[in-house]
Amino acid sequence: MALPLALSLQPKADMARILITSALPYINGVKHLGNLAGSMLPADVYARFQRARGHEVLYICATDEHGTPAELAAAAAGQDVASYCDEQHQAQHAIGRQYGLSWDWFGRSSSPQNHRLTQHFAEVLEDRGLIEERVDKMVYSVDDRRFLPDRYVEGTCPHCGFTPARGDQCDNCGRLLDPTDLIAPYSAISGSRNIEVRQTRHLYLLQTKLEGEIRGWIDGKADWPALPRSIAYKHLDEGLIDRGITRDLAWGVPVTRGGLPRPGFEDKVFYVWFDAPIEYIAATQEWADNPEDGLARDWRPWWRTDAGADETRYVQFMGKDNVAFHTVSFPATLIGSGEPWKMVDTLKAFNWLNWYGGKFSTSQGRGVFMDQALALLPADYWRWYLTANTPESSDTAFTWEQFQSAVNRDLADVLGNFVNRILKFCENKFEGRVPAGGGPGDLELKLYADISAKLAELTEQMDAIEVRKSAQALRELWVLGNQYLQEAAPWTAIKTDPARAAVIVRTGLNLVALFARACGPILPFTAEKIAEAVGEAYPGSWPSADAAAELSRLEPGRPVRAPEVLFRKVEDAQVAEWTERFGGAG
RNA sequence: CGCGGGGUGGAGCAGCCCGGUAGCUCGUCAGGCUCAUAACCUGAAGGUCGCAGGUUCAAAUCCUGCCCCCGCACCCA
Repeated sequence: MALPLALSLQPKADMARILITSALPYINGVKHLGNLAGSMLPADVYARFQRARGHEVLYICATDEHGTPAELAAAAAGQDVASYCDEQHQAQHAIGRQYGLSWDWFGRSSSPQNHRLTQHFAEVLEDRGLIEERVDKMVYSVDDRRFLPDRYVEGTCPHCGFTPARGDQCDNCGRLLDPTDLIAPYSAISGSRNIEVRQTRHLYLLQTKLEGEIRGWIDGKADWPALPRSIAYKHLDEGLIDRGITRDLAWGVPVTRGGLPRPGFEDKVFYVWFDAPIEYIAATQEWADNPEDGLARDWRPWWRTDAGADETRYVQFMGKDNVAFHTVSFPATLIGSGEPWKMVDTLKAFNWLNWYGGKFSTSQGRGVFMDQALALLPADYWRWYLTANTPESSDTAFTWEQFQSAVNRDLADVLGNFVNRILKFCENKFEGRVPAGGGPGDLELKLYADISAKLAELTEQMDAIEVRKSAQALRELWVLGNQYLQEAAPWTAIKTDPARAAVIVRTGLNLVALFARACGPILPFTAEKIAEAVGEAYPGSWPSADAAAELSRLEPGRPVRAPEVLFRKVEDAQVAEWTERFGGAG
């Protein structure tokens, strides 16, 4: 069929391919709410939004499985590392799904794909003269039979006498240390004092040679937010250093040369921070290698600019601790390879979600972890609070009081009650069917204008990944519904002007249907319940800013039904109990 | 003088880049409505925008200095 020229010339104008990655959660245990708020959740909201708009979206995440903590945790659990990681990966995958995280693929940095790709990058980088072997001195624990990262060496601080001071820094006086500075050092793993300094050979990535190219690339990102740009420039201005990209560990990606074990590196693996970001690509390969629907999948259009990825928009989500690795280290790997890899276009970084002003702490029992939170309340309660209070411009403190307020006022009173009141009214006065008759009056025309403006604002904020402002705009959209009902007062009209009441109720039901679509990215479970209540499909498409059209979709006669209470309020007694249980103020 | 982020009514935030009546949510007070999850709607009180200088007709917004809080400083992730 022949298309009009104007159309055929711009078939892709409103359809884009968007690659989204969230920083990889470490394998070691279920994550706390801060991890969810700082990358996985906002990435999910954005992915759902762009899918609803009709874009082709691939949301990739994975567990970051290598490193010393994984080996130690496995040993502590009496398991071999591989099966420990199997279990932890399954647990994190399951809990993420329960929060509605819509990963297209949740991979593993221990996958064969990542092994191959990590080795590939190292070999290519070495071919291009960007890797060399150097000899390091590191602390070795004879009894633990392993090299110890600096922080796993403890002892007495030579400056202030504090014990235990860690080998990298003294927690008491704050001074930076070298493990060899410590008085009476011992292994933090076993407590053994039988430790010594040994020489060990490692591969170094010569980032110093790539500094100019990386800076040039960052210079082109003038549209990035301040946080990632300033962190990137900080590292560039201070001068990049060559990074060791291997470690003396057993669990990880083996070091190869020419596809064979590299001589002298048989007991070494790549450093987690070298292989973890590569897993973004490898996880996409995992996705392509495991087509659930039987259709062929190709990872290349997402990652290779010689295969269409130059038309892909790549958006990364992460906490601020990750920014340097995403603006400097990983780009060094990609640029250094000389191969046509897709680089990040938009980088969204978050500050910390704190717990009453302090940090989340597993050891001190402060803070709520993802599995515990879900045992208290459904996922959407948490998704709402964490979205509306995202640590976007600065660190943000979680408090139960604020959480209670956000849930009760925003979700229960404003959204939940609106859905309930109009549907109950429809059930009572119109037999639970979308009423027919009448036409829009002045109030409806005003509503159309208000809703159109608010939808435009919401769309703009969502598109700009302004998380807090998106939540705020969404809430304001709900408020417009309550204001409209208050003014229109169908409970009065029903007594004097049934046709008028029909228009109001029909409009109110259309608002409900609209809210279902608009809240889908942030509140997916609620969106489904609301859509079902008014007989709409889920997930719905993202609404246009044409409110007159969007509020005229439900055909008269369609049956609707009030859902069960959408949001139960958080009681004061619960707040008291949870504060006690999870450690509150102080 | 390490780097970065922040300091706005009782609480949490927006506004600052591109100077010109200080905005939003919660809380408080008053009124309205009664369909609804004791919900909803309207209005009011409350801030000399960390401090001190400077530029300007005009500064929360630009410049200088200082104070306070948080994170980072290539350790581990």
